[in-house]
Amino acid sequence: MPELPEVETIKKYLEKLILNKKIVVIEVFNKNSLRGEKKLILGKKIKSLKRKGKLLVIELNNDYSIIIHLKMSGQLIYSNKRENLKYLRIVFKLNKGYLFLNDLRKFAWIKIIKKDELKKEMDKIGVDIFDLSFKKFQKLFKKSKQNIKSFLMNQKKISGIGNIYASEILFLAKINPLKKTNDLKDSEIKKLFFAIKKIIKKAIKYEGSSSRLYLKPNQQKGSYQEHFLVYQRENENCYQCQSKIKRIKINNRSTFYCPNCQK
DNA sequence: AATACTGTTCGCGA
DNA sequence: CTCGCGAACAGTAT
Repeated sequence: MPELPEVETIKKYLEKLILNKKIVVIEVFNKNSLRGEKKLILGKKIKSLKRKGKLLVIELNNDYSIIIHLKMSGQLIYSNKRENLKYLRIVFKLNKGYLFLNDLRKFAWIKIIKKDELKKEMDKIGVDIFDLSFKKFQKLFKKSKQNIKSFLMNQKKISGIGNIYASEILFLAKINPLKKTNDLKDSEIKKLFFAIKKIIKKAIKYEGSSSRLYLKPNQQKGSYQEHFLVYQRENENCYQCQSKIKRIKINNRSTFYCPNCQK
């Protein structure tokens, strides 16, 4: 489900809802959804929330942190009462309120890890878009022969962009998604950099895209899907030139672009 | 009814 | 090393 804008939205909401609360009980309904010993964090207080790329981190007032990846369909829901969610995998009962992991496809995971392992875990993925300078961005380009869409989605280079925003960004930058990364001109790299910043910022403003399953912690939808430039707009008219938006597969993922604007 | 598709990532074999 | 593909899983759309 979530790419950077969705995870950032979840983080912002949860900061208002769970900070300084204590984890009183943890119930696990799907064993694979929680990794690590829950005893290590029972009775501990939530001190801060962090995010890198699509990873969310909850830091506690002891030596442990909780690290969360929502994968395709994970939702983090907060409520003052116990909710009956259809795909409930984990419940964190707090001293006031509940935090739920609801996850249709069961790919999402929550790991309990020691704080000294946290850095190591975070270093596995590339620079977050919030920390991406043009200099850093340029350097990453050096010799990737991948197509540019796969490059943008490769979390080891830059972290945070997934399938929806990759198409949106490339449309804004007027770059064909199949273009080889090492074939991009300097001017295109510059356009791409600004398109990344712009689309991600806009998506955060609209609190993410709920084209399917994504929900904010209050169970409401984000609204970026009402502003899609190309994503899920196959055969509809391009807003720039009125050509029909095309859909192709890149690495088996749907990719939307305007064949006229993105040559 | 069968098949395609879905916001992610990992591991395997080429 | 990089790549493309299947798997992890469960639902909806066509």
